[in-house]
Amino acid sequence: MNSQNNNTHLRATSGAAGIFNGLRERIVNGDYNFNERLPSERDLALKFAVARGTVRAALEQLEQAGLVVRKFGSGTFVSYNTNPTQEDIAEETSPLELIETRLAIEPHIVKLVVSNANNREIRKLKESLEKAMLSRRNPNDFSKADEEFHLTLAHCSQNPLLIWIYQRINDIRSHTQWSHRKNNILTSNKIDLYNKQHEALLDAIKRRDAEGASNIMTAHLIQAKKDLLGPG
Amino acid sequence: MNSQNNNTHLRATSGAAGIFNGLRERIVNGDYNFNERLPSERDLALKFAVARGTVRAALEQLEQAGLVVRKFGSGTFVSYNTNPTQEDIAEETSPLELIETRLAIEPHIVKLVVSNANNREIRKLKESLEKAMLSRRNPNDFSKADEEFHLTLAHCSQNPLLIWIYQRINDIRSHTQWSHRKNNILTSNKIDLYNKQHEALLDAIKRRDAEGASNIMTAHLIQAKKDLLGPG
DNA sequence: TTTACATATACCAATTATAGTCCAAATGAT
DNA sequence: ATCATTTGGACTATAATTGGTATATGTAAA
Repeated sequence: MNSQNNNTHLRATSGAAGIFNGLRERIVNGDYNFNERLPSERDLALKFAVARGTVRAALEQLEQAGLVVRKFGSGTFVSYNTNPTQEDIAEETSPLELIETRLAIEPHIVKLVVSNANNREIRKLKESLEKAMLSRRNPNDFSKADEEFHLTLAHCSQNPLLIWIYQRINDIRSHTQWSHRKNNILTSNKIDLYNKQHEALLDAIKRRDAEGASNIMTAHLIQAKKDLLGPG
Repeated sequence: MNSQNNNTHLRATSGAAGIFNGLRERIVNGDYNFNERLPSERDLALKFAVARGTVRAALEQLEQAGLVVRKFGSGTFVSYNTNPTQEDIAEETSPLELIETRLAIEPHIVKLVVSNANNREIRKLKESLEKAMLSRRNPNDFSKADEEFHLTLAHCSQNPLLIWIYQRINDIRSHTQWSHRKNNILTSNKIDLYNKQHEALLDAIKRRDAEGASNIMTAHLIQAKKDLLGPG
């Protein structure tokens, strides 16, 4: 068929389309990672043994396809993300979706807590709760104490995978865009309500009432969900 | 020797981005520990054979990423606490703890599926289920098809965070120590039973019966838990 | 031929790296 | 307490690198 070129071993098709395909494959394969800089146009021209104009034609197609971004004076960067990192997840997760996720796992966590937690850990829960009570005037402090309380709960489950998952959720919680909304939602009254719910939860755990504790957690999160949607 | 290329092996990309990546890797790998002081900017410039300004540019990025803290007149210090990696978690998570975690989130996922999934996705679920039915003779194939089915369920929830979490769970599922036990557990009879449960689940989803679907998933996972403990 | 594409070259403008200098905070030895 | 040294912070002028543009030429297919 076509044996005009003997340097085509680098690419299946010839010309700019060949460079395009070659680079695209490397990008989607992850040979070039997200945000990584490609070699300069001049280098690529050497590597592929073509003229720089040809490389540029291919890069223009890649740019149009949204796989790369070219920056004047700087370089050509991969803008294609093969597997999203936690950062990406944090950015595309809405507060509602976050609550929904917590609603999935936290009620089950407290069930495990009731069956697995020992006294030492329950004491840590109590300490964490008291800390949250002290910061009823400061939304930021309360928010931190609240995160800590729920994370301590995860630890009490004794399940390393659940703990790890909850750490990731907490990362996203503190990352998310809506931090600025906190001050609107977390009025003193709300903080008091949340603290009361936490107290009731701890009580149920002490009584070893798995179903009760789980229900309180569900109610707690549904309340948080309502508060989130309400003023929005 | 050729001092131009002698230092290139230290970093994959050139310039400040290269220094950044090189240092980041050393930090997350634990080559530099928490609170440890990095070499001075001038030393780093020598080591990497670049100008001090380049090192500073990289350090600024590291600081922005929260990996280091720079103290005027004192030095640059690692502020990154090595979190356990996913590998570590996979190694210390037992099959029982894995099931327990799935028991936490999957019943809730199916509830979300009932309220969020569209017909196109339900069709994908059906395809995935049929694939699992075809592989009733081969435990390995079934296991893969099963993972895919449950992951498709997560996708149907339309919640990026839940999807991401379930991907991590699936990573661990395929990593875990117990893979070799599969052949003992996954007899043809068990596979048929699981497939029937999947079928019933899909049915409930089609009927938009959230509670029913969730209960089926719970029963399904409790069955899997029993099977896991039984012959062990 | 015409047409489309690749090559080769030169230059432009934005960005980044280099190699200095000086400053001020922290540190350690005396 | 003092002082010399080391450290990160700030700034500059210069050089090198990079993508952007333009032009002339060559080549192969329509």
